[in-house]
Amino acid sequence: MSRYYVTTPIYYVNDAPHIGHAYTTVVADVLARFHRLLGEEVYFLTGTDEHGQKIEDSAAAKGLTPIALADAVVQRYHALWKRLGMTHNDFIRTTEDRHQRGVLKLFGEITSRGDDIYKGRYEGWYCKGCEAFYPESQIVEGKCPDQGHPVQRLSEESYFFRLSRYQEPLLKHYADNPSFIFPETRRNEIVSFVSSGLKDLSLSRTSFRWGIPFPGDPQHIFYVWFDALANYITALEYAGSQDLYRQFWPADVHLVGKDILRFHAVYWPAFLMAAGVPLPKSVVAHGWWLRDAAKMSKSRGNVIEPNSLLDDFSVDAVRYFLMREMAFGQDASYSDEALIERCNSDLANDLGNLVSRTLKLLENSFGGVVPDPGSHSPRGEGLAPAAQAAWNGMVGGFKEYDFSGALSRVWELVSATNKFIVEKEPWKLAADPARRDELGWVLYDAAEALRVTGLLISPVMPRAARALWGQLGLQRDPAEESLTEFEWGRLAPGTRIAKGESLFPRIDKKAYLARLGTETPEAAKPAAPIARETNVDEASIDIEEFRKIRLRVGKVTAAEKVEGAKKLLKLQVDLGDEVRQIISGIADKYAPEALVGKQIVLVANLKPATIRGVESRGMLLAAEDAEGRATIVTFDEAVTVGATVR
RNA sequence: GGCGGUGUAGCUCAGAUGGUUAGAGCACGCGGCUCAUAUCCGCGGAGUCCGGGGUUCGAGUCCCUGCACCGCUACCA
Repeated sequence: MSRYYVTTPIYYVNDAPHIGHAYTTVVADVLARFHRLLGEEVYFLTGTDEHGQKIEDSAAAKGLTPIALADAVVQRYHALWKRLGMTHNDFIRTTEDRHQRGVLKLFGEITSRGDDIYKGRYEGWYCKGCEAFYPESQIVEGKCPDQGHPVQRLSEESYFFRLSRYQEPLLKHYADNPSFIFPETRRNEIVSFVSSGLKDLSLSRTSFRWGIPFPGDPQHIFYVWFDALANYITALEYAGSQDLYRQFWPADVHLVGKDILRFHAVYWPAFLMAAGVPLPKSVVAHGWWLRDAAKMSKSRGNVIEPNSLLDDFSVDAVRYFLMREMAFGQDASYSDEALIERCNSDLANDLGNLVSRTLKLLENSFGGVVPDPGSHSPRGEGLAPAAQAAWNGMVGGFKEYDFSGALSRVWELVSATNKFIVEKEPWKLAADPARRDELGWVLYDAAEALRVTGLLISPVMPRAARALWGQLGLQRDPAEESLTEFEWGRLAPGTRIAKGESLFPRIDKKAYLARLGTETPEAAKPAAPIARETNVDEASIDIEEFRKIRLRVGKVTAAEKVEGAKKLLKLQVDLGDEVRQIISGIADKYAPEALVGKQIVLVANLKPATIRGVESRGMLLAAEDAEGRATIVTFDEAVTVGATVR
């Protein structure tokens, strides 16, 4: 039997689950359910990443042990996945013994096979909030580029992985396996990144304790990526019986958000190559959910809370929306309106109402028993061709991760069925005893089309699919069925239907939005929060803040180009009491000799930085023109060198 | 700065290998039906296919160029 192993990333327990986590996991669940329907043996893994400094710090701040904090947050994930109907086969936590042993085993494989691991020193600007080092060039005013947290200069002993050695093998792997990274545009990015050269990767930290200690050197703790990525095999008892590992590794799909693609498409395969472990078959990256076109973030206050969504909408509606609304791989916008539109148009009006009308017609004309279609149905007439097309489209779309397209194809069957009913006018046929056979055929086809529809939507909307089948009088769950071949006509005549509650109730959009406290759809647009944030960013500073910046008059005494750099000049600037060396990116406009003797304005108390290996202790002020070229600020008459500018 | 991507109806998006009047869903207008969750079906309006060149008998689809937005990356101090 063919096997299918799909994973989600493991989620960091510092954060409560949000819509992004929910999306990734729903996609994985849909894939898992789809492949089970294809008769494959599926292993679906998700879990949590629980180590690291952030957890250590958060726990301490709350007076908890790290594991107690992790335990608490993990419960929230379990609860959400249960609510969302997830069918993962396993949930791994990096604090589990099987994981820790697995990490050590994987590491041991690498060290025993060569010299890919070595000890060195790591130095850089470290952001505690992000748990990451940033290159000099990315530090903005002493803050990290991602979140704006303060950074600190850190130097520590570290173990390194010779990633640089794997540049060629990785490129070859990408070339030989075009489907290794999906979508193609992401693949291009990775190829380009790797082509430009790889630096060795720091694998350990000594700055925190909460993690897996290095074998033989317990001062060192495994840094996040080696620890976390290994989960994909440690969960398979890689360091134990290896039963699952032998069955399911290599994985078919590592599903990830585009932000962590590099770790999965570069670092992870390199680790595996070094350890002599087969590589996963594919890494598939999806886009982000934006809030009405703006990026969601806590600081913006525009995050979508999955649990509150589930308070108002059915699981199936939420799952359907996530799968249908996003063109897979691209970013998509979440909006309350869009969600309600999907619920009302696709689910309530099209499908829900179709179920309702079909069952009612069966009740009225055949006492709620599925009639015999006679000789009409199986011959390419009626709805059979449309059902076949929907089946083809759904299966084809899923295999290319085009969930939205796949669902569209299914909805073409729904439309075709609605149209079929309108055209055949069964309520008129019912009034004519002579046309009873035709009536039976028409209603049989409609019911059978619904059976097929239920099967096709079951990976996305398992509960609704089951309910639909139940109302058709079927005892089985679509999940127990097979999608491997299309078979029209399996609904047995004589089946007693069981019309029940509306499958997808309509949602009162106005009432819903009003309840959210947004008077009109326009008011619901998040222009407000964004504007607020902009105001904060552009906010006036008071004089005290400005006084922190020390601007001084400097005279350029020497200038030369920085070797190997296009735009950089190395300047010696006399401040009267000292001479500073600074680096400035103005070489495209100024020749070095043209600068000597000029008086400039220098930001004198800027933290020193090293650019292109050259120390820079200050920054000169310049205006930037439309082409991005700089014009330096100077004085219209000579002033005292070293004087303060304000 | 380099590389890559995107730019198609009011909105969200489809549109291998260039070929008759450019599509779907939603929204909008009109008509039909009444089994159905004020639902369904039909018809319709609407688009300089980002701009400008070019190749071609013919380009949304290929080439060049410009603009805008996005992503990755970088010596943007």
